[in-house]
Order: sequence, then C-alpha cells, then structure tokens
Amino acid sequence: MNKNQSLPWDHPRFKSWITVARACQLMQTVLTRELAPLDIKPPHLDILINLYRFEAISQQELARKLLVGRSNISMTLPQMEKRGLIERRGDKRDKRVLRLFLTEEGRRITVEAMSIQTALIDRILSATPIEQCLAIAEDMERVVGALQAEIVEDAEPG
Amino acid sequence: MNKNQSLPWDHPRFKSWITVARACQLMQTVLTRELAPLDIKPPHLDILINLYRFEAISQQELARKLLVGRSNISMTLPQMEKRGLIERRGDKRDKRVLRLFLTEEGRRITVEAMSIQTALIDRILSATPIEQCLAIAEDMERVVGALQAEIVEDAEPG
DNA sequence: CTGATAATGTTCAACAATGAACAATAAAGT
DNA sequence: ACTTTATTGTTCATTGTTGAACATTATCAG
Repeated sequence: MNKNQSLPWDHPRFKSWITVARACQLMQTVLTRELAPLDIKPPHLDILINLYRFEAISQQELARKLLVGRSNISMTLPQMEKRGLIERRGDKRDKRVLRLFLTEEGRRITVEAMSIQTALIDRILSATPIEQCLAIAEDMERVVGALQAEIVEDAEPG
Repeated sequence: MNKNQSLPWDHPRFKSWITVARACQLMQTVLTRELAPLDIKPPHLDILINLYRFEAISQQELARKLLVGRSNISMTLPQMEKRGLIERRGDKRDKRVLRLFLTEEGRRITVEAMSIQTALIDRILSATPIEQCLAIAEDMERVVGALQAEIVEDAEPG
C-alpha cells in the first residue's frame, strides 16, 4: 500500500480540506463572540434562521435540517422558549408533533443576528470574488451530496 | 439599514459559506464512522497527526495548533496514554512542560487512520479538479488569516 | 538574591451533544 | 376492530468542550 510514501500533507485534496475545516472552526469561534451581545450562540441562530424560513416546522424536521439528534432539539428549545424567542404549539391533526414559531422578540433577534453573521461572512470573504464563492458553493453542494449518499447508503442496506 | 430587504439566503457569500459549513459537519460525521473500527475519534486523530509531524511537541503547542483549550488536551491525553498510543516525558530543561511522543502502536494507528481519512477526502472530492481544490485552499488560507487577525486583534488591545 | 510576572499543565463546574430507552400517538396489516 | 409497526418527542447516562481558578516552575526587574 505504501502508506508512508505519500504523506497526507503532500496530498493536494487533503491539504485543501484541512484548511477548509480550520476555516470553519475559526469562523465558528468568531461568530460565537460576535453573537455574544445578543446572548445567543451559533446553534440557537441555526434554529432561529430555520424557524424564520420555515414557519410551523416540526422538531423532527428541524433536527433533520440541522443534522443533529432529536434529543438535542428537545433539550434546546425549552431554553429558547423560556427566553421568549420561540413558541411551540401542538398540531391539531397529529397530536405527536409540536409546531414551532418565532415570537416577535425572536424575529427581532433573528434579524439582528443574521445581519451580524452576514456582515462577518462578507468581511471575511471580501477578498474572494463572487464567482469563486459560487464555484466553491457548487463544489460543496456536490460534497454534501456525496456525503449524504454515503450516510443513507449505510442506513438502507441494499 | 434595511436588514429585511436583503435576506441572507439571497446573499451569494452567505449561501456559499453555509454550504461549506454543512460539508464540514457531514465530513466530520462520516469520518467519525470510518474511524470507529480503529476505536479513535476525529479529535484523537488530530492529535495523532500532529504528534506524527511534530515530534516532542508540548501540550501547549499542541493546543494552539488544534485551536482548543489547554484543559481539553490535558484531559484527552491521559486516555490516549492509557490506550498506549502516546507517551509523555518531562522536559529536562523546563520542568513545567511535558513533551509528547507516539508509541509504536500509536504510529501504526496514525498511519492507518490517515490513510482512511485521505481516502475519504479523495473519494468525496473526486469530482472537484485539483486546480479548483488548490484555489479553494488558497481562499481558505486567506479566510483563516483574516479570522485569526480578528481574534488576536481583540486579544491585544491597540 | 528577592519579589513580581509569565508560562505550563491540572482540576473542576458548567454547558452542550449524542444515542438508547421510553411514552404517546398514528398508520398499516390482518 | 385489533394487533403490529412507525413516528414524534422526552428523558437519562455518557462523553466532550470550555473557561476560571490553581500549583508549579521560569523569567524578569530591581
């Protein structure tokens, strides 16, 4: 196999990916700091943005969109509810599901937080031309697709 | 400010970055699964790779390279030591620092794990040409630089 | 040399994330 | 109708991560 001869950091794709991962990690760190004044953290913002886009979503759907477990959502939402950011109402047709809504305060915070995040991304990526950003997005879409395929592939035995 | 008129998901850089973040998250998930047979997790691999590259590194330096707290390292290493993957020896010149080394078993596991990770990245990025990978790496280097600048900028008051 | 300051690693409490087991409800099969 | 299977959300034990406080050792200023 000659595993030793081609060390990973000589591998262009490997090196590229490591850099991508590091960039994400740092972005998360900085975003956490910039959101601190609003007293929310990146996971909360992810939830808020999804409620902003998809009104009356269920916890299950939300968990799927965020790629986290249901238990995660189940433990995070009550906190946000107590903070007055969101509201949960039972579905009348299906008594199992809870439908999620932003409160007025939640909507306000969401708009403000999205503005902070967008400004941050814009600032950090300002040196990267739009066309290159779009090219990256295209590549990453493909990556996401390939990875999701691997995941379901293992869940659904062929 | 008109925060509402330009919604984030219409923003090219925002959308691009969200996709990048999602790709990283999924990659982490899949990597975790592929490393399971070796009974190590991505954070362990990060440590192993650094010990592989930088023999006799200190815990402090390791923490800096991995962008995690010293306490994180301080709690993770003893586990790896018990598993026989690494070894810690006190520096004779400076009695505060512990220098880190891979054991033979650790080196073996590292090589195998790196091979798994490289194969995964290669497979997932196979549709993205090398030149584009390199272009992405360049952009991300710049992103990392910009983010690190923001971080130290706040740590060192002007 | 001596006291102040900094660096290294550890411990601990707080918080987040996960997966498994569970209760309630819905849907499907008979 | 009734039993089985699936889905939704919750709870709990486990694990990982963080930042603050701390002890030890080095370095620096006088």
